[in-house]
Amino acid sequence: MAAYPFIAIEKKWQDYWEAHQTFRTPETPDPDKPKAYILDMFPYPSGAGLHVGHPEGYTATDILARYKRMQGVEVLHPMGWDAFGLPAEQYAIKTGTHPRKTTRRNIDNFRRQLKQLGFSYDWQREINTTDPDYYKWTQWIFLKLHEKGLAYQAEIPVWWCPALGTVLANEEVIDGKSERGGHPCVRRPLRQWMLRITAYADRLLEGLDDLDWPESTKQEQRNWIGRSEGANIEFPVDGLEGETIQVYTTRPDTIFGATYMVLAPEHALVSEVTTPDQQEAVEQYQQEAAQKSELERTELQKDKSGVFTGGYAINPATEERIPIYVADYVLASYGTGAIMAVPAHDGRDYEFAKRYDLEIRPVVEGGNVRQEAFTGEGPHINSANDDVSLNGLGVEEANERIIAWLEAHGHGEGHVNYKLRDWLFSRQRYWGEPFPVVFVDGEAQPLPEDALPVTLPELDTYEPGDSPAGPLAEVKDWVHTIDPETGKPAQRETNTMPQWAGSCWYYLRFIDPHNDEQLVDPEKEKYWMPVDMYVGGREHAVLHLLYARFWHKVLYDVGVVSTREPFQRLVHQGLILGETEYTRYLRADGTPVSADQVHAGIDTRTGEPVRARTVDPRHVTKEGDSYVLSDDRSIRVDARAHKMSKSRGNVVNPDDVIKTYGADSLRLYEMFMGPLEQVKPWSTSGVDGVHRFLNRVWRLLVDEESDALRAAAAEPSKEQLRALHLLIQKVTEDIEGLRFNTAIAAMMEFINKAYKWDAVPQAVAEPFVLLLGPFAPHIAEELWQRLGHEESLTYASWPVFEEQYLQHDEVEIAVQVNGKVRGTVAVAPDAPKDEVLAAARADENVARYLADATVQREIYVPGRIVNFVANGSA
RNA sequence: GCGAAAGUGGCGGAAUUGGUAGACGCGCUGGAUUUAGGAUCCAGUGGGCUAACACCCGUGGGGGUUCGAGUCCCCCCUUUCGCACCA
Repeated sequence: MAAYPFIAIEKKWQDYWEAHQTFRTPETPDPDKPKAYILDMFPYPSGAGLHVGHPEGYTATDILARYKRMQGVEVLHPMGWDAFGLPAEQYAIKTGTHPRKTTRRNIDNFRRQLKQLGFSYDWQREINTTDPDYYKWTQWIFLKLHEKGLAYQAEIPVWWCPALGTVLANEEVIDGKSERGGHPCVRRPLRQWMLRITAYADRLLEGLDDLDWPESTKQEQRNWIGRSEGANIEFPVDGLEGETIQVYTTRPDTIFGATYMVLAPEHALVSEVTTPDQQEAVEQYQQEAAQKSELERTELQKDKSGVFTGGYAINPATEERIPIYVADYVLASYGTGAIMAVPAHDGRDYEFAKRYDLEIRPVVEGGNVRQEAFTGEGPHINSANDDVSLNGLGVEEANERIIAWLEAHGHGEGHVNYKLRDWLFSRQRYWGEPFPVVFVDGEAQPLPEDALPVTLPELDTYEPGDSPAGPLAEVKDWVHTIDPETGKPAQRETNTMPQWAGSCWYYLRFIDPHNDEQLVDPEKEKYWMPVDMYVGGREHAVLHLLYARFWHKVLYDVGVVSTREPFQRLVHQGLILGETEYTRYLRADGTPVSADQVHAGIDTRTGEPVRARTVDPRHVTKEGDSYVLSDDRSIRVDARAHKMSKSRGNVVNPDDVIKTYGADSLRLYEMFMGPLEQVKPWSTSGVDGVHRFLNRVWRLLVDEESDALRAAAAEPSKEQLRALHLLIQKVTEDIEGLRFNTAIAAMMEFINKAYKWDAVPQAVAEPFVLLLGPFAPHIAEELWQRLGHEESLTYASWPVFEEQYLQHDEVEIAVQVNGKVRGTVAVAPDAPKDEVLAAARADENVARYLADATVQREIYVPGRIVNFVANGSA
């Protein structure tokens, strides 16, 4: 018997939904109805198409959206494309194809794939960040940012990537290489647009508290913002009148223990404080530091290096002369790029002081500074001058007192510092939003609103030049324009915005996608915002989610939005890995090597490289905690599921899965694999399993021979109603808790039970089909229709479970003797305690244990358990 | 190094407030059906010991609390994911 006709069914219902605009969200929703804005992170439409990771989150949100619709909730569930970005441009450089063309083709493919999966998006609201009608508003937001002084230009050292021909943001460069492509990057000062996200640091921090987000994601954002409280302190340079070194410290209370200072190699004052005889050594050190990559600097962190500058500073608290060093363990990018070193109470300073034999002076009691730095709390010692004393104070009081003293004497002030830095907002690319800015006499002028959108011109070549000006600089008749305000000749900004720009506010445009008067209608915004459920990958935990929150807060200040936060609830779907692979290792001569002797492709005993071979799972046996070859148990193999990648060849293509098993099976499997948020390996036989389940559902209700409906007109039995209502309760609660895997398991259990019935009454079949609907909508629609309904089940009422049907005549209760189960008894749920205990004692096996024992205690938890605590039992 | 999460059968994973560990699925075994294969249906499937009942052991390891612990507490091990000289 072949599978149920899923190909025909899925096509039929996708066409039906399209023709009937089933999932269209009304322009003006019913204000009295509850609403749910259920949003997926929109994808970048890559040339490779959808991978199986996409439908995971999308299926979860689709189940929610369909479930809510059936509960009479107004649902907004849209989809769009984050379509600006490098790959299309790089493809253009290679082939000369316009990125617009590539982008359109990729989007068409993505849309086709998503429609094939039966997701209930309102396609009328589809948006595309590369559409001028869309990016007009991205530009409009930039004007607002500029107006509020939040967009500015700065000449700063930035990461320039020669291979990509662009500047990248700090967060797009990892270990000195581009996040995408792994090309080497160098630091280089350039004029750039910056967004003053730091002005919102505190609000971005505080806003996190009330969000229903994963705690780890909130923590990541907090770490990224990196707020710390401390003080900026001025240390005069000895012998240089009026010159001071400013340091930032979170422990101003330890200033009496500051026995030396350290400047970052890039610090502006290095050359000034360096004495002639130290000049050569210092310059050499600076050069070495400049050549080290970020990676090398941190990798070698155990080995603190530095050079004495020959110069001295005055510690304002002790008025002692302290030496100034240059060392790369101080970062130019954090704080002021200079520190006061307190080796007695800071691990890094301690290490450095030990190496260069500098004074270690304890100022907090506790620990043993002969052995290690003491970073704990304790009363202060050795911390007094003629004016102020911290001695005897705890850390907090000492900080307060010393900051007051520093401020009173003009040596410094309390200061809040952030790790977060302003957002580098320009890219030297073509395929991005142009800035709505022109330069008149070299001055940046924002364009008036009616000049928007500033559209991209056509290019002759996409080749990035050697100059960081970007490809747009070559289009002379686009660059040279007239300032609409003054009528003067002007030049356009040739940089474009980064890919993050479009995704910072797309969730607002979905609310009112075709409005050409406003970014979003305020009435509609008030109705739909905030996003009630936002599902997307953990990789966006900081960047996208922080940038979007920043823009949202700016739009709040401008009055465009009514909520302080955009995404009330956030969930990350877990990564789907490839199928578990077993790997064995071989030496060059073909002799096997046990996996426990291999590390990073090297035989740890000989240092020889080994070859890796995949082994068929059938030839592997588990032994203890490890896996070995069945024919040679002395040879261990590695068992691991790897991230899907083209190079590994373990990528699963959703199109193939749909062809073999159908979209409903793919959706169901992705949800059945395990908890939504968990990382989990793909298994093709697992897809087989859920596919079999759908076949069973089909055959239960449709006769194989005649294709006729098999549901019976009979009245449902008590047992059938109980099974049904248990299922309704379970599925409802599990959807609410996003436990889709256990909801599916419960439906499978129900179907297994139903196979033992003579017939399935219509009154049981119908609610079941409705419960299945959000998970496997195509087969559910088909069955719903065959059950005699003319309309789609999309807006049918979600079944409600009734307590009365859940009652059981008898409950089975475990009977323990001294905590071990020795039998079970069946009793009425409301049976009195005495009766239950008597029944329990009567159980043959229980009686055997109690025969020679004295019962000291009887425990009865109604409906659950009986436990006899006895001594002297056999 | 710091922080977070997680360790349960051959595998993916279930187990309300502590109350019959292993739901459901995969895989495997046996049976039915079938010309055969496949598909389907039924039964079984943590380990040990059994003819069977029973019994013993079992949720990474060790201790503890409790009538009762996968679940709570303490110590340790492993894995994954963040962050990583942040002064």
